[in-house]
Amino acid sequence: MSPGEDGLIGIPFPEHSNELLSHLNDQRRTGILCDLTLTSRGARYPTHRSVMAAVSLYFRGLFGAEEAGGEVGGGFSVCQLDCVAPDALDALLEFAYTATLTIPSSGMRDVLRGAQLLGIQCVADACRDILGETAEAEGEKTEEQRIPDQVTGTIMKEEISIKKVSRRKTDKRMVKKIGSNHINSSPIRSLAASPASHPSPVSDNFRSLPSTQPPSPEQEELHCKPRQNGNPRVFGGLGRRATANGSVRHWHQERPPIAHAAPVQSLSDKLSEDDEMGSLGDDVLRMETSSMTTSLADPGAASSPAGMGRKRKSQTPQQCPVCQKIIHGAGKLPRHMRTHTGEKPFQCTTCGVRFTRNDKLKIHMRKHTGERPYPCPHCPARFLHSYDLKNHLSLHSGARPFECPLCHKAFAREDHLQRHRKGQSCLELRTRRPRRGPEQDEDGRGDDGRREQSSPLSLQAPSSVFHPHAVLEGLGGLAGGPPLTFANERERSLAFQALAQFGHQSIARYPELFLRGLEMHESREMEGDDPERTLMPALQRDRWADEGDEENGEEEPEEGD
DNA sequence: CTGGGGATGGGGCCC
DNA sequence: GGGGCCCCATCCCCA
Repeated sequence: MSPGEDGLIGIPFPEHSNELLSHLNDQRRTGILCDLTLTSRGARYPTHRSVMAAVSLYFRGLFGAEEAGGEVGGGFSVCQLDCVAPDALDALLEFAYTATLTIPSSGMRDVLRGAQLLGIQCVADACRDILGETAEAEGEKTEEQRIPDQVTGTIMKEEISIKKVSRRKTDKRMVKKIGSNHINSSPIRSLAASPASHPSPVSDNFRSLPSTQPPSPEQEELHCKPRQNGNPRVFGGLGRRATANGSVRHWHQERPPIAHAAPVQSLSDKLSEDDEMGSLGDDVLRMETSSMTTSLADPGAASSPAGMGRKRKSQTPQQCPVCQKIIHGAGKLPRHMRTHTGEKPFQCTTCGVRFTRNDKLKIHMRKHTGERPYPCPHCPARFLHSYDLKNHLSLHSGARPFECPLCHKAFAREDHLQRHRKGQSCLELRTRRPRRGPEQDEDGRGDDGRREQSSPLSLQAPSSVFHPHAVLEGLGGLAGGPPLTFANERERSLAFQALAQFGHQSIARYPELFLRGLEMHESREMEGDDPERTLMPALQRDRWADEGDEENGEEEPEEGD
């Protein structure tokens, strides 16, 4: 673009958000630039104030109040959150830095409670959705909706400890220590009451989940109970669920169905490291899938605040939150999302190659097993893909149904025609010899009409233009001679066959060659020896093309306009 | 530049 | 509704 040209260009970098999160996660795991440490029952979790403020209403209000009080947090702070189970806190941090919530189903309630306490609404909604609960399920629910306020105040902290953590004296000690600051009021209430103000860059990708389900008695269990497998993670031990490069892992989405195609490390390691992960099932999957989903049926859901989205009626079609593309088909959005994350959960155990989809891995495995399930009926060739066989069969048939509308070169494959048309050669030919028949040049052939142009010739011309019988009957006349006549139905049939393969334009331009080809074909069949029978159409086509090129030079002056 | 094989992503169908 | 499986279109790579 020229410097003087005005107008803004928006260049999207879809991977930026993931990379940013990945780098932040790396910093968190290594303790770099961490200015906040969260503690829970002895476990310490270094983190970043900005990230926590972005993802948590609680911290947003907390740090916002600090700034309002002139204490723009510059120092290293420690926040003790004993009311959040260490595993749950770990999972929530993992979510904050990877946009993926990875938790054992047995720890769902802990995570729910932690998310509620910290005001991570989308996680709370997701957990609630999985647990079949609603935000308005019970009176306790109303209580929990005030939790962000509660956490910020000493009085509220005591209330939480007494009401919800009655079994844990340690939880009563829940003390927040951010420097020396104690906050008795915060804007969190308004934030929580107005989920529209949930601009977390992380949670923005997570669609709010419905909260319209009937009350559930399970809400009674919403208290801060100790985790059975409480496994406090110490400094440096965080991020165990993150991949080596910190990339987002949707490890649970699909699992290779074949024995020798194992999931990648992220899943297998999880399963081995944490037995509870084995109990993880579709619930978690559903949680993430739905959280990443924007339903077209509810277009406002994408921008709707976390926790306030209505129950999604249908997940098909769905809109990708990254590229806004509409994805059709139930359950296809997670598959599509991996094209943005670059995630390749399916790894070949033989060669290590990874794939985004298990069906692609399955096909890949055929290379190792030697399985080629698509044999050619005409030759010993076998193929991995059905469409490879289809392409191959065109070699036997000699069919070249895709003709370049500019230079009239025919191709057996549509993509080859497309490549040809994008290439320079075709453009040169166009400028050199714009020998268009009137029916092709002017009507309906725009620059974008690739599909029409690349359609097989038998389908290319509209019926108003292409009448096989009329074309055949008029071939001779087009060549300047009398209309073609056919000695018998067989010859006529051959003519139709050739017409279908080569197109009436080519035949009409070179009727002599067409007739010669018919004669050659007929004579060979009469001899009963036609080794090139199947290839003959292609050979003829080449002959016509060669001779046609010669004739084109002569025709050019009169066809040029 | 072209032919051919393979990889990738989306959609349809079905369970 | 989610996921497996398949087909298709398209792109990439190599000879």
